Amino acid sequence: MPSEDRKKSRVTLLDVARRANVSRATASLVIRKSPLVGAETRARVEEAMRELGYVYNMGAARLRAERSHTVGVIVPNLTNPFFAELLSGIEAVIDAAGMVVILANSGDLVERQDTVMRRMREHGVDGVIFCPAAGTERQFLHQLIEWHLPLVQALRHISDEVDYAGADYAAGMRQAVDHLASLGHKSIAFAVHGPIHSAYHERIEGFREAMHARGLDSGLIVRMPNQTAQIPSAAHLLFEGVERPTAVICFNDVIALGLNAGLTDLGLKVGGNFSLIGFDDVAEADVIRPRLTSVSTAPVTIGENAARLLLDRLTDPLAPPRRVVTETQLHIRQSCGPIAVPAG
Amino acid sequence: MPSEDRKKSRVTLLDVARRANVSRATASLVIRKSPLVGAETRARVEEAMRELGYVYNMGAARLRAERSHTVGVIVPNLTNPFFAELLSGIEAVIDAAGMVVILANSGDLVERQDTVMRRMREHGVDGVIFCPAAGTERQFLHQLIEWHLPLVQALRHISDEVDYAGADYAAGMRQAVDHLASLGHKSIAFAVHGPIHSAYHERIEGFREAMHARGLDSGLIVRMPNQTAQIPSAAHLLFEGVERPTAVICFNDVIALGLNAGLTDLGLKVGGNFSLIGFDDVAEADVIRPRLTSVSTAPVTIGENAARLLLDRLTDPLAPPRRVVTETQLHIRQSCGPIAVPAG
DNA sequence: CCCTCCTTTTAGATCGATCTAAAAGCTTTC
DNA sequence: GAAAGCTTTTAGATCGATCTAAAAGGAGGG
Repeated sequence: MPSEDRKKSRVTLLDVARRANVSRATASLVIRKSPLVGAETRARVEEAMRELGYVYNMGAARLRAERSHTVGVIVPNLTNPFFAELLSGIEAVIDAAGMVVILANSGDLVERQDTVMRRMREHGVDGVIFCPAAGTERQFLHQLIEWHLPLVQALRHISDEVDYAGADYAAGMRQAVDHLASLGHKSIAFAVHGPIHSAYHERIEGFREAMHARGLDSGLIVRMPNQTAQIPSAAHLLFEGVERPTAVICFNDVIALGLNAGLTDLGLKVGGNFSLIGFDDVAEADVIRPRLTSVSTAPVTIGENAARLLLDRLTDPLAPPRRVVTETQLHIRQSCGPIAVPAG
Repeated sequence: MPSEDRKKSRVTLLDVARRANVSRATASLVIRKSPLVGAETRARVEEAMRELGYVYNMGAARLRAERSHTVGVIVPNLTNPFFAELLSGIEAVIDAAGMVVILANSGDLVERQDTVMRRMREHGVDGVIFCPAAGTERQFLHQLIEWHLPLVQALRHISDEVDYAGADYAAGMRQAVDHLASLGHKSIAFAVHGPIHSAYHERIEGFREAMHARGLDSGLIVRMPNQTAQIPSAAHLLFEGVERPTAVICFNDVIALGLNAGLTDLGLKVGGNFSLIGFDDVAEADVIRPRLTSVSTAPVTIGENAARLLLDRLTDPLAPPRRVVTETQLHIRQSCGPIAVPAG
């Protein structure tokens, strides 16, 4: 019986090496699949690993090798399915690369973001993918670059000197406006909410420009409550200006779902005498009645892109910054109709 | 000017110690907030840390101290908002405890679960919270205990010897059945889908028993497609048996949302001549019309409970296994009405 | 002034891997 | 048969913290 200490629970590389009659160094080479080691030796070491139930100690390896095989991901909010899908895409790619995701929630607060970013550094992540919290300073990102922390911005961007993965929100807004305009709508409202960040500006600007390009007035921008539950009862806000809209484009599908309910409550027929367009095209869009016409931003794909950007950045830290911006797609369903009698 | 190497990017504890004119050991004590060190010394060290921009190296610490301040979380699927909310609750509590979440997705596949569990062990997580994938063997859990990996089962349970956090699904089903029965419904269908696991059985059994207790027939269990998008068009399946139901209870809100659409498409009036009850009470339940009556299982709370169980388990590895089962709550909205003319 | 006791600080070993530089084996060539 | 050139293996230092056991410093008592 080979001497086995019952005291130390952890089987180390040294134990494996001894059992296989090689040195620690050779065993280490086997693990890392180095071509240096002979076939017969490799087999013997692998056999020993199996017999002893050896588990690789990433922590010890990282200390020496300065790679943790760990990626930090910071999102503002997990309960919003949109971010959950983004995360899902990131996780899939990172996992396939043999790495692991360390997750944190910033609550869209810069102080929290500071804290979790520090914690990620303490844990020695190889890089970080994050949706910058609203109000993040450009200075903050540059600080991180200076610390040599590989970084990717997702969904929102603060600095051009850092990789970015997102969707072409402005083009998406154009698609929405064009669709409604082609149905004859002229008075189109835009319903927004949430914190102010780059994606917010892009969407609003995209709306403004698209309206302007069609010679329409883009003044009807209405702010909705941030709490999902309060949106339905805020639908009346759309009709408090001098001009009465016949259609509304929503900043995202959370608003669209809420307004769909609220407008129905007001006695309007969405897709009939009033038109509604969502943004993001979440899974629920297809499951409500009338089915929601929505501009798809494919968050899973954005997540995958962000993860790939980070992996590339890890292999080449000095490459110039890149932006991967996916095209949006208008999914026409039932919530828009041709303009008829003014709504009411 | 104190000698500072520009070569090594990382500031270590030794650098801090030198700058503060103390030993490495003392600096280490300061970090860990040990009461042993004098007030004046502590201040000097903290000052030095600030000046040098010191970042704690968790990886090095873990190697020696055998604690990684890291918790593994394995969920079957991130794109389902239900699991995203669970994760959100877990993350909040783990974060508050100064630890960090390592996330993985099992896709509800046992082989993937094997893989990610191994990877978590390699990364030296202090413990793991997971929703056992459908088909997980009891043996698998016991293997993990034997390896001294602190473990918590969430939502689903395989073994009584491992901590568990979930909701009382059976009681929730009773609430749903009782509500419908009190409205006069006698022929109630149950719509299910998804993989088979403990939560699945509990919900079905809960339904059966509640129906039986009321002297009603529980034979109308209908299997729905797993893909969300296909559920609406499968609504007709409810009416293919000999007995025509006047109400349906859904396994979860994904099905409920889908059937709400599908039943409407079939010309039924949900909340009028047909009643529908969901399960889980996701955010969307309040935002569709008619508002969905649903049994709330509060996934965020379950997540928080799971995380607290794990933290307790870490402080006392030998305590007997615990189960924290939260009560469900019926949220009555608009999707159920009294039985009138048989539906159709 | 020495001894004890208590508080504060420290040197050096240690965790489990990787890395470097060199040694050991094995062919091949002259 | 020695030199040169490969391939394969290895000893020992190293990463940056923690831990142990003991030393240093200071207060109080006899």
